[in-house]
Amino acid sequence: MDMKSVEKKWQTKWEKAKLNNFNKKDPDNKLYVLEMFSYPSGAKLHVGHWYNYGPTDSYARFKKMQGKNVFQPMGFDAFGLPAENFAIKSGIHPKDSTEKNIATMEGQLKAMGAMFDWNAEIKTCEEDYYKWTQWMFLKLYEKGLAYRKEAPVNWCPSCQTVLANEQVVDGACERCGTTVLRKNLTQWFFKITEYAEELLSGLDTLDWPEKTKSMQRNWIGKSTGCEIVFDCESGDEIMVFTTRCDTVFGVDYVVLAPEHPLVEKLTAPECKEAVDAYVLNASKSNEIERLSTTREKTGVFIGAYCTNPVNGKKIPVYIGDYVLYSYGTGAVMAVAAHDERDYAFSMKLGLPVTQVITKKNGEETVLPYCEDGILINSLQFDGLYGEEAREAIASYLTKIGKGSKKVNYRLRDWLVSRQRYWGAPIPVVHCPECGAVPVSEKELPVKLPYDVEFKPDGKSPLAKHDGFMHTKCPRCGKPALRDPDTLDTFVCSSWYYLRYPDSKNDRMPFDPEIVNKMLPVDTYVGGAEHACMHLLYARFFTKALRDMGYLSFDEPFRRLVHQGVILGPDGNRMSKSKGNVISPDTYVETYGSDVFRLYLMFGFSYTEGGPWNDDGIKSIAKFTDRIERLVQQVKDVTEQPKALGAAEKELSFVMHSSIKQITRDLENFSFNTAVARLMEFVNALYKYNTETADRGFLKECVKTLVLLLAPFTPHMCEEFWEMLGGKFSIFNERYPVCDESALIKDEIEYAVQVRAKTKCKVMIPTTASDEEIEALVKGIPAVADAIGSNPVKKCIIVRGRLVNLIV
RNA sequence: GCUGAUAUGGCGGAAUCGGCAGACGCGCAGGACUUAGAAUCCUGUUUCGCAAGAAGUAAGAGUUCAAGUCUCUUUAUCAGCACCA
Repeated sequence: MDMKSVEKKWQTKWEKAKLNNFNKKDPDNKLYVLEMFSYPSGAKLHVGHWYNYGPTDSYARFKKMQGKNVFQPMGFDAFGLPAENFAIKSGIHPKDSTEKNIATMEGQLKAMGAMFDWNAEIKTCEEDYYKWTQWMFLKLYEKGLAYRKEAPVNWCPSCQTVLANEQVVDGACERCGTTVLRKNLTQWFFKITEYAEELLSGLDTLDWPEKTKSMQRNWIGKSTGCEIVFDCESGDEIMVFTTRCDTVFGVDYVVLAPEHPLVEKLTAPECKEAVDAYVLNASKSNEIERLSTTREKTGVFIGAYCTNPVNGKKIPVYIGDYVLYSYGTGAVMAVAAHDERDYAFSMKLGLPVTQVITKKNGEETVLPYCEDGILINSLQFDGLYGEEAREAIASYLTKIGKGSKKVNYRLRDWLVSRQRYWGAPIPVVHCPECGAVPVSEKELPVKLPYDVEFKPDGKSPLAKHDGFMHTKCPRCGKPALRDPDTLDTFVCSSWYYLRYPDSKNDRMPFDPEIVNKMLPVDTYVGGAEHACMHLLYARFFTKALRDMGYLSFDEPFRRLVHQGVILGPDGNRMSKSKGNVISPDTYVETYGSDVFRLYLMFGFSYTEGGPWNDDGIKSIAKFTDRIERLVQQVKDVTEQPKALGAAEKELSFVMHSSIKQITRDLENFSFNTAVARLMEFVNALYKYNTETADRGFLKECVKTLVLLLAPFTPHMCEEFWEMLGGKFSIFNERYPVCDESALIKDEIEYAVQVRAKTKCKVMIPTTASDEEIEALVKGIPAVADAIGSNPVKKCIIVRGRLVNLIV
């Protein structure tokens, strides 16, 4: 079969018939299947795109054939750093390179033959999209969920921009790998922490991979504990956070983060020199050094004392850079006996260690002992254990007014400003009189100018564009300057799934009435690398928009599937430097897009991925050739099927059990086993296809095969369907349904075991009672031999599978 | 260190509930067709053993009539987080 012309033929027909377009008149029967949209950094689709989109499209086609009104849109996440970095290197404007890349990718996506509804296409870099991204910013601002503050931020000196915490990997920029520096800057933040608790608890309701949920839980990092006040001699109060208030009688000292505001105030004159030196040093050390757990604990005494509220003990105050200013209260109570870090600090500085917890069962307690235990040296709380002790001490602290229960989260607010050009401008004007003033909705979009000098020098490229910068204050009308920064591209992708169902709307980002019917996304498929970024941000947006009254649902993605990664043939991640990149184009050229996608489905466990293998794709081509020969053989058969004989019943059994399993496998994204079932069915057809075969019956079976295969190899099956005399389109046909009665057999093979060892296999009529089975089995010579003269104590029968005789 | 996942033939990978381990495919071996090859079709293929049989799902224990699957311990690999008090 000449796949190239067959593909072209059916793609044209599908487009003409508008077969892939969502039927807006029947939203109640909708199924929203979404793949993460493409980032047009390279011109061509790579294997990863195919692996995400091909199998998922097969799932979508399967659901369509089951009668669902499938909505499967596609678009482009078109803003972002790579296009801008490419522009700096090549001199080609990001808009031009992006548009060119998108055009190429659109062509390739269409050639793939996926049933994307191109009517709904969106490109985040176009005005009619980023206008609404800016609108989102304004709404969050109105709600108090966007704010500006000066804070220490992650600065990538190579990309010349700030980064969100989520974009820093091992202390380095996730894009370019350059070590990230700390910088104090005034930037825009989204208050994602406001939703920390709901982002955490909502995970329980989602049909998501456990791995991803646990990553988000980890990232949100809820910890339940207690805040405790330590009064200083100076009259100041040091507030600490602890999850182990049961150890409060064992506090040896208190440690402040070097950046803690009380440091300067509390430091005694005789310690000032040492403390200043330490603080300066700490501010210079970069994140990587400070993050290292193997690093020795350091710190200095600041010459001040405070009082332990539970026992009145006078305890010294230290500073140490192992205490993070950004978490909790920026101060900790150190209990060396029951915390590894404090213990290490005490050992280093030669400080005392006070034990207040002992092991439950009386075993020797080796310090530091950080598990739960029985309290000692804790006055009235002696003898209490673990959680019980924490409860008691927490309520005591509350009673004496020196503490209270407190929940902390590791999650930080999302920094969204970027000092870059290729993004949505932040719709804010800075007025000398009125301060930061949001642009009014009517003025949107704040257009991104084309003629911009985007050579990086640490300042936003837009800051150097006079025409863009100079404007009037929306409030007082006096001359003012625009915000020169652009929004993190993750802002664009946080709401795109809401735009698809109403992508042409020019009055609103989306019509809530439409979106509330179309959402949530039923099945979302994409890479696992977005677990703590896109997938978290999108959930935050959904919840925020819900609270503003635009949405009536809580979670954007009901079911999430991560495809695995296709590695190079050498088992490593594909990369140009390793020279192991597999280009889909040459394979698609040789075998066609259907065979290519079928191999991707068969050769790997979908969620695992694995190394590319050339032999595998050849075997798939062989398989589709086998099917084509069957179709050729039966296409001109006109006779009707006769009554079923034994051979027909056997084939019918294979066919219907295949239908059952393929249906289940597709539902579970278990494509490799679904294809294996198809192969078994084809093998059975070959076995049946002898001179004595009933041609009419065979033709019916081949038609069923083609219907079953259609979601996997759409172009090829349209062609087969036409050859077999079927009507256009095969995707308007119903997916075969299993006839349970065909699965009922007269006899089933049982394994016969004696003392759990399989002795032989025997056909047993389905109608046989347990007693009959036992008698029948005992009569088999091999079994009787194995039993010998021993009495049979018990006979276990597993229906349809085995009989086990216990002697 | 913490969290999560994974570990099955020469290879990719199967095995709803605990119920015949190795489906399906690759590779390999043998055969048919062919002047020959390619393609195709058929048969075999976990290991040891001529065989009967025995062993076998990272290692070790346990529960069970029965364990790849459940429980405990250990090891290795991958991913994410990592001084989060």
